Amino acid sequence: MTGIKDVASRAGVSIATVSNVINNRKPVSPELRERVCEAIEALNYEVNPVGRGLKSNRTNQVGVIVPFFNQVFFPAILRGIQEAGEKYGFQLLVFETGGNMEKERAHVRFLQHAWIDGIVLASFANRENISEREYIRSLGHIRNGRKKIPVVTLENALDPGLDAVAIDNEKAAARAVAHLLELGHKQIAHIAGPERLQTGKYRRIGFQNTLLEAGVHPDTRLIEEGDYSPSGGYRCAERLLEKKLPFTAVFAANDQMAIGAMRAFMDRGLRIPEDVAVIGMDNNFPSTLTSPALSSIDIPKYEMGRQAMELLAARVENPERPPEVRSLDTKLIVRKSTSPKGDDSWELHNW
Amino acid sequence: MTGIKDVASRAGVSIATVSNVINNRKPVSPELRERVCEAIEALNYEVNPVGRGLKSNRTNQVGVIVPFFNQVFFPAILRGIQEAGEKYGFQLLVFETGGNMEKERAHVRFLQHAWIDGIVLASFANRENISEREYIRSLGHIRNGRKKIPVVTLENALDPGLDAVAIDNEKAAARAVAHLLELGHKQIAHIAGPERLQTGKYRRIGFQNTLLEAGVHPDTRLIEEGDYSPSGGYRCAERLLEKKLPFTAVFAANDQMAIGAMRAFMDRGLRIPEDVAVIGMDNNFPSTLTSPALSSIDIPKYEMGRQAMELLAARVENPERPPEVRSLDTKLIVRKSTSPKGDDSWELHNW
DNA sequence: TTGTAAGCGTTATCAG
DNA sequence: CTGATAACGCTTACAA
Repeated sequence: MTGIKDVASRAGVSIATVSNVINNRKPVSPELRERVCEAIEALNYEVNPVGRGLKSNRTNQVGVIVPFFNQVFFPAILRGIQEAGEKYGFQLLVFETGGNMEKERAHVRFLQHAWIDGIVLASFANRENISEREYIRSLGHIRNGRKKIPVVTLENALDPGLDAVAIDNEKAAARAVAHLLELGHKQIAHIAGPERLQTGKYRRIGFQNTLLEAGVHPDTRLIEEGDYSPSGGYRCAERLLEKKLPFTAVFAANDQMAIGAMRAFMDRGLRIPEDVAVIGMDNNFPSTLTSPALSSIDIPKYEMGRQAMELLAARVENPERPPEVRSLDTKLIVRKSTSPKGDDSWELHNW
Repeated sequence: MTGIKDVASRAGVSIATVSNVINNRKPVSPELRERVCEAIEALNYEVNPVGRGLKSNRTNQVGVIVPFFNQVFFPAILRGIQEAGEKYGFQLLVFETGGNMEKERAHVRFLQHAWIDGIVLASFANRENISEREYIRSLGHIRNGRKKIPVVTLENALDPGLDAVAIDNEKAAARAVAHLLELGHKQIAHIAGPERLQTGKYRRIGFQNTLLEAGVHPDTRLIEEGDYSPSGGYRCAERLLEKKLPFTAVFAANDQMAIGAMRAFMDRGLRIPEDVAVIGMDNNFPSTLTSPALSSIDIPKYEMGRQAMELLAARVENPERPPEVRSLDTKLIVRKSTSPKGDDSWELHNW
């Protein structure tokens, strides 16, 4: 089993000394230190994290809860989390919710008892819902015995008491709409994300406010709510067309829905961008592959994951620090789906 | 801290009884069982996995090592692993190697000492390399003390002693080439995967053998080795063109390279499939989005992950069972990049 | 059927 | 500076 005892006996010291050498907690004489290191080397010993965790109340494991693995958005974030985690010595326990709140709660509950050191959470909770609001509040007070388990949320600041790496969804949506307005579009439809989600809600608000500020009255009939999936976007586009209301551009709350919508338009013989301009959000690589390529608002996904882990590590280090919400910047990417002068090169890296 | 002791004292029994109720190891009288359950309920108790792991030598955690998160291929597999893992009560500790063997070894080494119950591994090891061959052999004997840690490999049977969920790479490649031959192509180029990888090697062998069997002598100058990335595929296509050797079709060892190659051809004014037909392998969803859409060989990714976890669970249950290698079936998907009659609908689900 | 008590591998306290 | 030894939360002989 080659445990600390074996190292101790081989080095001819007590296990306490071995522990001290390993953890640099108390000074150890150079001579003994040398003997211990030699023994560790020779026996190929590595600390048993279970035993350590039992005593030290730390496992160096971080729980990560995301809605989906099989999408392009979250894997990119996961990379950032993982690489930063490696830097801080954290392993990742990853969980998928499929957008199901019951599963999300179950995962959180499990992690609470799993003695992990923190949670990175991309939540599907709805702040407007009373029961979920309760849940959100509870996230700020997850504790396993006397140990508080910090939670960092992704994409938006779910609760003022929680660390978060967010983007300004309103501003991001405004960027997309401003782009369409600049191109001369006045009748702009919106394929919204689920109203229950912060991202859906604030992107929609950004859409409406930007139109208002430009003196265009937003017609709510030109808003269709989707589920962030390509097929959902397809159906939203169909519903928009069925209304026979004129529109010359569509802002979809994510790339997946935008791509679904593009396909629906194309299937009906509409030309993009001549008949309908389309812009999405997230700037995922598949959006560069379609013809026309999809304009989008870039979200720094890797960076979002990286900084989330950074915040978590900082809080594990110092649980008393005030909650920090980082807002990452977004960027307009113009491709052919809105402008003939747009980019149409394919993203050939990082996938 | 609400531990087993609290439950015991609330129920007025010993901790042993609580443990027996939880684990169903020894019979407990209905009456006490009831009291214990009530206490567990009331205190919202959940077993501390660290304490349990220390004693029982199990953590219910499985290590998963994949080359990349940010690709479309592995996230799909990860889903299958996760969902099956949930069924068997396993959590996933996931690691990314970036295709770096040093990292892969380090992760395996870490997991060996992390007291996980098993490893699902998508390895980058090369069987032809002596040192790596040694490493591959060692995978069959990973043990933490007296406990053997089982390893299941993905994509190919790395070692006869290991469980694996594989596909028949030769046969899959043969499918692709046979399709091109049927379309009348004789001069077929191959953008190969890294020769050091099993997948690269056997897809290449499948390519060559199928040509030979069809009476076409494969010209090795028409083979370029890429790195499975889109940009790598792009460069391979450029190199093929520079040779000025005639070819009318290309089989790329994965979709990413095929897409890169398509772009290279299109950038030079070649029409697909009229001037060059292109087929890939893996059948990832982005391949449906390009114009023309990419023909491919479908690999059941989700199923691969699911069955890997199934094998692992079976082995944890019974370490003595003989190694099992499952070979999953592949399927030809014809799209416009090889045939005008091919499919060109977009994949609008599962991403 | 139930309880007592001995570990599992580590860290931390405290006495030498 | 070093070494016994007592936890940590749980499982499991073994005793009752």
